[in-house]
Order: sequence, then structure tokens, then C-alpha cells
Amino acid sequence: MGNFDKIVNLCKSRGIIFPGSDIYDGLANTWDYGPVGVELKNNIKRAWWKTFVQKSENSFGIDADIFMNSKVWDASGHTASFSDPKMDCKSCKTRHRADNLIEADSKGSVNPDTMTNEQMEAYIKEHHVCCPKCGKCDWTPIRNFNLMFSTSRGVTDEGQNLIYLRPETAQGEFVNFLNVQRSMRAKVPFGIAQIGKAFRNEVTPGNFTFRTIEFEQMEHQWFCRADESMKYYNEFKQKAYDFLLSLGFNPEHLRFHDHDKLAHYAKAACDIQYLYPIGWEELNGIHHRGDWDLSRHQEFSGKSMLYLDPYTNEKYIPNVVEYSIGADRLTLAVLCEAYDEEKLSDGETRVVMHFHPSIAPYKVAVLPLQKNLSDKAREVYKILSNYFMVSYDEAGSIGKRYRRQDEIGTPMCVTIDFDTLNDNTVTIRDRDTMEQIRLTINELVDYIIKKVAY
RNA sequence: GCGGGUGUAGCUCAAUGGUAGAGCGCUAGCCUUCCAAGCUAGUUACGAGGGUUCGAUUCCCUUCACCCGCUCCA
Repeated sequence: MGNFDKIVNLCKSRGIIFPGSDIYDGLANTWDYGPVGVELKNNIKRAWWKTFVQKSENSFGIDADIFMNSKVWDASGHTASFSDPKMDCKSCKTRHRADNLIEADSKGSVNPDTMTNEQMEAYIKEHHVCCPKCGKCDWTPIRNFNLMFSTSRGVTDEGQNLIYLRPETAQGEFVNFLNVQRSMRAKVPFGIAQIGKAFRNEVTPGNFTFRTIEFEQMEHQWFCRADESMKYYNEFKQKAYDFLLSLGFNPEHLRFHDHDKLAHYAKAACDIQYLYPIGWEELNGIHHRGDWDLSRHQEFSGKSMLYLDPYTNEKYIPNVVEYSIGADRLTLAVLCEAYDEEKLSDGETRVVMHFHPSIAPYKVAVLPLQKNLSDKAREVYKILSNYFMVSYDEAGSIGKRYRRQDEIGTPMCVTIDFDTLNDNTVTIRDRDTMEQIRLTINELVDYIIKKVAY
């Protein structure tokens, strides 16, 4: 069994991530975070927010609605390019885009973009457009594969309006550029950050939570002058990289990957890839988007996106440097990075999740050495739970309980013994070093706070 | 949507046209003062529907779900 499968199994058995709709045999590419996983993911999101909002004087957080006016997606280009008319060749089972077939057949003299599906089907029938792979002319009807999830808005059947679940969070930052700039009296350069859900109707192999139909993005859009944009682009590459290192990533498992093929909006683009057990895969992206987004929204909304620079009295549409990372992908990378099987001196193996203490789901576990010490142990639990997520376990041998905590990456375990009753001291055991030290209960909170600080 | 594969306990895996087992896990108790110890007891399953049959978890059909591949992928 590969590490990836082991991690998936560990996630299920230890309450980190469960298959979605599990008792109904699941639903492909959906996953639910369990009691342990939700703590991990929330801690990761909090660390990200702290880095890119709290510690950045000119960055502001927002939380935009998942539903947006459909014109937003016209402006962003999603309506046009996120939906493709597809036909299957019944003979050789390959799939093709109807518009591409027509364009090739007519050598560009017919513009399929202006045709309905019925018109395209009629054209293909009339001109005997055949499968470029097998040469047969046996097509299924056209089906539209729209990568945006849609639903309808409206109470009555008539007059329902198509409304989309956002396929990316970035537009929330762009449409709020003016609101944030004015309300916060922000001066360029400044940033808008957001953590939120996005949805893509992809028919894709999932590889656990690496690719899912619902996912959470953590994004930061930096609005700046065009002549300073490349400088900031490079700065954000470094900042994104440093953030990953601060979570405990091994630099050998990270690499930059510049895009050779740029998206329609991009002037420069680069990924940071992580060496997942399935190979090098994209973890986050840094994109130089130019003034494409704000210009398009100015065009489609009719609202001026011009910024009056108070220092130079110039008017311009700011450039955007986007830094985007998937919260679920990052959580998965953190899980892969933390996973370790340690051989002990007695030949046994222990599974340890070496999470950075600041993002560990539980910071500390309280373990009474014997059950008749539970009153005192619960007292300690009560004190610590004012400050941290604390796990309490009194079932089974002490060794077994240490192993359970190792598997969910709890950095510290506190044991209560008979001496605790006399002198209020406890033994604290470190997950990574296996060292044990003796502290009084009064010293405990400060000690743990220092260990788990981000 | 197409092709192939798989559905038995929480997990990993058996067996069987006639009472469905094991290991691990989990729970309780005994024991136990620091790294998966032991003993005792308990816990839980044939994905769903239909057919053939005296009898189906097993054979057949349908369906559902998942996995792999194709397709797609800002």
C-alpha cells in the first residue's frame, strides 16, 4: 500500500476526512472534514489569514457571496469559455467539440460561436462532418458540458433566472475593489484577501481531496501600479514560498514552475508545486493579471475603475498580482508532509503526524495514568481547554494512548500520576523528541502557548 | 457519457446453493505508575430491487455507488 492510501485510511479512521455521503455509498469527489480534520483546516486558514491579512498593513479581508450577478461571469469570460458543446463518436467512443469540428470543416468560413446546438447538429449532418479519429459519421446529440454549476433563482417556473455557483473566488475581490478602496480609504498598492468556497463541475479523477467539485480557495489580490507590478509579482512568489516553509514544509518537496502557456488574462504566471505521493502537482499559483479584470468589469458594469493616485495625480486602472492557494490542497499537502512511520528500538512502528504545533488539531492530550486519577485529570483538562483544543483519553494502556495522539499529531501529552495529587506537577511528553519533562500545572499553560505559537 | 473492474463487520480479508469466519479496531470489567502487554465479556456485515430455486451472500437480470482508463481541466 502506498503512502497515499495509508493517509486516506488514516484520515477516515482517525476522524480527519470522511468520504462524502458515506452511508449512501458516497458521492464521487466529495469529502467531509471530521472532528480532527476541521481543526487542522481551520488552523491552516487562520495561519494564512494571519500572514496575508493581519500582518499586512495594506491588506483587507472580505467574505463575498457565492452567488453573483451573472454579468460577473460574462465579464470574467467564464460564460463563454467554461461551457463546451460536446459530441461523442458512437463508433470509436471519442469525444469532440462540435464547434471545433465545424470550424475545421468550413475552414473558418462559418462561425460556430453564433450557432445554436440545433444549428450545429444540422450543419454536421448536412456536410457529413466525420470523426477525425475513425472517419465514421455516427454522432450522439450535442451535450453542453458547463464547468460552472448552475441553479435557478425565482419562485415560479416561468421567469426563472440561471444563476451560477462561483467557479472561483477571485471575482469577489474584483467586484469589491471600489467598495474596499473607498470604505477603508485604501491607497494603491493594497490587497484584498478572501477565503471561500468555489465549485467546478469537472469530470475528473479526484485523487482524494486533491481535485474536488467543491473546494475552498485562499486568495489575495494585490492592486498596484503597472510599473511596479513585476516587482510585486516576484515578492509574492517569495512570500508564498516562505509561508509554506513556516508551516514546516521541507524545501526539497517544493518547487517553482513557470507557466509556458499563459491564460488569456495573464501577463506572467507561476505555480509552486508540492511533491505529493502522486507526483509533483500544483499547490498554489501566483498570477500577474495585468489590468484585465478591472478593465473588463469597467466595460461590463459601466462603472469606472480608474484610481486617482493622490501622490502623482495620475489616473489609472491598477494592475493585479494574484496569489491563490487551495485550502483543501494545502491541507492535503500538510497531511502528506506530516505523515511518518517511525521504527522504534523494539522493532515496532509508530505512525506519527509531525504537524507544525501551530496547526495541529489538538495541542495537548490529558492522560491519567490510571482511571482513579480521572478527577484530577479532568481538572487539568478544564484549565487547558480555556486556551486550546484538548484531547482527553483514559482508555487503554498509556502506550496505546500515546500512539493514538501520535496518529493525529498532537504535539504534547500531559500525564497525571499520583505525584500530581501531592505536588500539582505533571509529566509533559513531546511528540517529536519523545522527551519528558516535569512541570507544575501553573507553568503548563505558558509552556504550551510558547510551543504552539505561530 | 463510454470501456473495464469492485461491492461481505469500523478496517483488512476469508468461506459457502442450506446456522457467514478470522485478525485488527472499538466498548465494559479485572490488572497495570509512562510508549500498541495480558485475561474475561461484549460489539458489528453479505449495497439495493427482482428472477430461478424447497432454499440465494453465492447463479441470472436490473439498478445504485465507488475505483481505474478515456474525455475534460483558467
